[in-house]
Amino acid sequence: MSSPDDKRRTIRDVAKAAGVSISTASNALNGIGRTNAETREKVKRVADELGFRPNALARGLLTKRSHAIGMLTNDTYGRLTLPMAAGVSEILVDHGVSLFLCATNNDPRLAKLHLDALLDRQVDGIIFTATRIDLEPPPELLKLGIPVIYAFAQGPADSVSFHPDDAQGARIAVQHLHTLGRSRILHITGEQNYLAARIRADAYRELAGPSGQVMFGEWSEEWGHSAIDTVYSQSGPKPDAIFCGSDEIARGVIDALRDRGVSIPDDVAVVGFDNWEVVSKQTRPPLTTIDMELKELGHRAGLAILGLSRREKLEPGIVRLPCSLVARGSA
Amino acid sequence: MSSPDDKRRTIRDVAKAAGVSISTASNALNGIGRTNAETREKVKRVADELGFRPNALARGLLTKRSHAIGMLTNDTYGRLTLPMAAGVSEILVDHGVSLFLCATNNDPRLAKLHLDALLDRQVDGIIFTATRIDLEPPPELLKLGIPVIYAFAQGPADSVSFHPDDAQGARIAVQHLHTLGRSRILHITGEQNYLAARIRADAYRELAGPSGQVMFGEWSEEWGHSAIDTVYSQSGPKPDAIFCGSDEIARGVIDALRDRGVSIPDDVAVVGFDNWEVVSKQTRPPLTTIDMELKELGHRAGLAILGLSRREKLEPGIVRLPCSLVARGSA
DNA sequence: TGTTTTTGATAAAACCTTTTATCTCCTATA
DNA sequence: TATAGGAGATAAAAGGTTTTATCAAAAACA
Repeated sequence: MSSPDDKRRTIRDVAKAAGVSISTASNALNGIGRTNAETREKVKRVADELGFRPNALARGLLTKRSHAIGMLTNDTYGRLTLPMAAGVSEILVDHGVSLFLCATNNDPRLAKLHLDALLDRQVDGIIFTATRIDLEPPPELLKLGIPVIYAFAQGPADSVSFHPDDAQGARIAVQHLHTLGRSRILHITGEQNYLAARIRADAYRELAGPSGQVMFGEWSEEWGHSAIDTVYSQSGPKPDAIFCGSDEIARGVIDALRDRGVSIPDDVAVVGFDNWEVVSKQTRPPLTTIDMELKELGHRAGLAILGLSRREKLEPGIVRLPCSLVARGSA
Repeated sequence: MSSPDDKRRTIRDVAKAAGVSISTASNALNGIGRTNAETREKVKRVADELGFRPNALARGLLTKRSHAIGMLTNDTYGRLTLPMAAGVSEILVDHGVSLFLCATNNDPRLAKLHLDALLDRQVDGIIFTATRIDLEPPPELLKLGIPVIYAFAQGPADSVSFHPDDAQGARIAVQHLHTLGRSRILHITGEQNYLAARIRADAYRELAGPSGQVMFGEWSEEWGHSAIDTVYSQSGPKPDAIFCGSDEIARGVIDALRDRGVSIPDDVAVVGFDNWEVVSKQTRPPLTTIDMELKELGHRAGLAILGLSRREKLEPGIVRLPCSLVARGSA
């Protein structure tokens, strides 16, 4: 069962095999201090032959940097978190830093448990993510002694947060519709108590002018459907374009319009928000929508926490990252 | 900026404050060795007051157990991985074990990088997950020296894997339709080169009898739609129930049926597979479907890797976990 | 009273690195 | 030739914990 080379090689093994002291081996491998080029090469070669890899625990214990960071999320479903986590991890892995993922399920007890575990492991920093930008983060995060970055979540005043630029996203959606020559644009979106919904609606109103009309509701397909029913049961001019607050709402809108024999995009153009591909690629026609670039958000959050963990200073405040428009068939 | 209690307390601080030696403090805190009940209490109280938490790096270095495990996944989208990861983490956190999440993006270079990082960190074990059960895992996993569990992925012969029980899932779907009195059941599913699709189809055929018919295609809504077009363009008796290989396919099927004025579930009952709520809750009517219990799968994988990391023996082989039927309106 | 156990506590080693302070040659300078 | 300086290597300390071996004192025994 256990092979002879079962045990891991230590730097002591390397030193002995190369016929040098432990300190020389360390210096050679790290290219630090004064070492003869020849011995340096030899040590490196021997280390390679032995398959030596330094023990991150021992190194972290000494250097006070564990090269690990924790990601605390309250989202189990994964629509937002995993793309961001993948982005974070993608950046970190190139810097030799690993990522602890902690799903708190919105349970404060679990959050505390995870947070303590992260601190015990001496993580170099923490990224907190939520599923909306206007929820208070766990108060324990405030007085931590290690850097914290907020991604897709609200941080305290002197912290660094990364959000999608909801206003800009709404603007490029409306501008795209303007480019298509549409002028009677309707905005059907989710719950008004979501900050993101309000920001997008405000940006929409600025561009849409006096004819602009916002319908708040729920974040569901159902609501998109019933909103269309309402619109078409009223008299008066009908919209020639609809900007939806989510892809799910857009899907309901598209289905309801098709039921009524309205042609998309000829009669009514539709733009969604999220670029959640399971939805946006499957509507008929496929949905033109706004992508929040979650992976890029993860990249930026990862770079930020790396910087902070190296004691670099970062301008506090909310960084809003641009969204992009993904053109498919619906507009 | 830096408060006086900025630095973390060590066991040395506890020992000094309690007026005992380091070894006594350690023994008392861990309830090990011979310690007077009185001193034990005192040490614990002092540790509590000081907010002492042991350094996991130092502990891991000595005990050879890092109390961390790694999860290697090739899925960035998150539909399967995050629910499983949440299940794994839920189990682990209660045992004081943390989870490194490594998304490899199906990139062998990245997989190697992550794997090396995990080994450097002395993880106690690795869980490998894929998005289908019949892909070869990275060969590096085989000769690792630490335990590996395969979840939703194929492992080598002598390994422990956890899969959803696709056959049982298909059976309860068909049985449910039988219970509703349906006898002409059709199976519309995804690509035949997926093992899961073949297993489900075989189980379906056993129960459906000679009238059973399987249509393989793609894992898309589009395919569900066109499959229905095919069925209804042919002459002959029409099915009174359809068992679909995924929720997305089921959605296409439902939409196509509705377009044709077929009533669901009265004329045709529809059952899906996945219980991917963004789809299954949004169809009209909402979709009756099979849930693969991914979180439970994560639980089991977590328990298994915990066991292995404690050198407990586990029966090698594939453990198939039962699926459940979620009844909504479509059947 | 003298000897053996038992109890409770401790010093020190160990885990694997990195880093600081030393030490030994060798070469260049005066 | 004697000395300073530099190159290259090393011993030892440090980091925070667990564990083994040791030790002193108190309790039990003869």
